Amino acid sequence: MPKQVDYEDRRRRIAEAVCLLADELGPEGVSMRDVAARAQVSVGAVQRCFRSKEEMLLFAVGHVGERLTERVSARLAADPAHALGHAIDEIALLREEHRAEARIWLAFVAQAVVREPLARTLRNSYAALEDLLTRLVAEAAGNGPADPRAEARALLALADGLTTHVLMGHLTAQAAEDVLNTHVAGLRERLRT
Amino acid sequence: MPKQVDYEDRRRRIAEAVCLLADELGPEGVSMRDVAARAQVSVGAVQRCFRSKEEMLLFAVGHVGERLTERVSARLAADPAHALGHAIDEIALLREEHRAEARIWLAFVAQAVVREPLARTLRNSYAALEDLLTRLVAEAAGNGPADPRAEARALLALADGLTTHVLMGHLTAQAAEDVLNTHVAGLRERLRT
DNA sequence: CCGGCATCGATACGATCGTATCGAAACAAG
DNA sequence: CTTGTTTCGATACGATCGTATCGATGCCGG
Repeated sequence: MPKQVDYEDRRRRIAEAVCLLADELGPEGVSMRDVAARAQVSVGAVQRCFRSKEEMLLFAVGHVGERLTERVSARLAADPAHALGHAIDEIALLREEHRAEARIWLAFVAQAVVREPLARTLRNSYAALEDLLTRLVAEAAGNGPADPRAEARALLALADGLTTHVLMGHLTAQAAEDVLNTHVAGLRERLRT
Repeated sequence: MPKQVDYEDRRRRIAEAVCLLADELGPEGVSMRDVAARAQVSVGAVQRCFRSKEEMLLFAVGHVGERLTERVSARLAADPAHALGHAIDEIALLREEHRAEARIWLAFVAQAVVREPLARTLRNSYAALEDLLTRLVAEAAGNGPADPRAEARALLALADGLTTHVLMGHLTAQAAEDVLNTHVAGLRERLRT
């Protein structure tokens, strides 16, 4: 058996390049040539890793989703007491250092509306997040008449909307954070009864 | 003075075509040729209406924003009693017949993150909506410690997030509507005190 | 050492894009 | 009718895209 290559590693490296470019130009704006240049490989190498551009984008968005859920899980394990607040805080991607990820996420969400395979991938991520939040809300609630699923959906949508508004420059990150914290506080209040 | 043409009307007709196509393929996916074909004019005619593609897209998104704010205003005038609930209901674009507009809006928002002129246009629309909602919340509130601006921001973000989740198929329109109504009900409750 | 195969990267190809160009057509003014 | 100006739509152009192709390269088993 002749030459052997670690394709998995290269796929990840390429996915990073995709993210960098998608952050700058949107996912429609990334070309195979640019990706190859950014990842410091030849175009042929990219083609051998992914059968098509679509496959490449799909892998990249999955990569981002994975990192996000990992980070949320890590936060949960580290500080179970403030689980809800911290979880939604991470999901909202408001912190400066995750601005790039937020941009990529939004870009792919917008594309997903028009490209079904992408939508499937993203729905999985959202379903996982909704389940997680639902569980956290249910745990925080005693046994009141609250509907944890509905609260989780509201939280997720609110976080997503705030992130979007920050990205467009309609809100500052601080303002969004305040709105989010207020909502979470109100939710805890409601759950306590 | 020889031949004269109503450019304003044609710009609108072309904008409609842009919306139809952007709804199907995303705004990156619309080409001048397709737009011209859809609007039943020649490519040259489109070029004479808009100096560039960017100018065309900008006009189109402005067109959509105009229609949206018009509709919200109409609702307000028609039924001032349930102003808040109806207003946010319209903004969320959850009703089936406005699904296309919602898709276009999301697509442009995603692009705006990467194209500053578009972002400016959209920020204007959002600022107008936020002001409107702030006013409605302030009117609904007596004189409690509530922060109308913050509540308006939460409402707007929640509506936007829910719309996005419906478009991706993560939530049904009904589920989103329920979440939204619950939130508005909670807000009214809070404002009453 | 060598023949064979996996991998390489450069290049070719065809399509599509936004935009520029230009002669023909259409209409008002003289 | 002729002239002058505006609008027309077809076509040309150059760039860029995703993808296919292919000879060179380098490693491994024998």
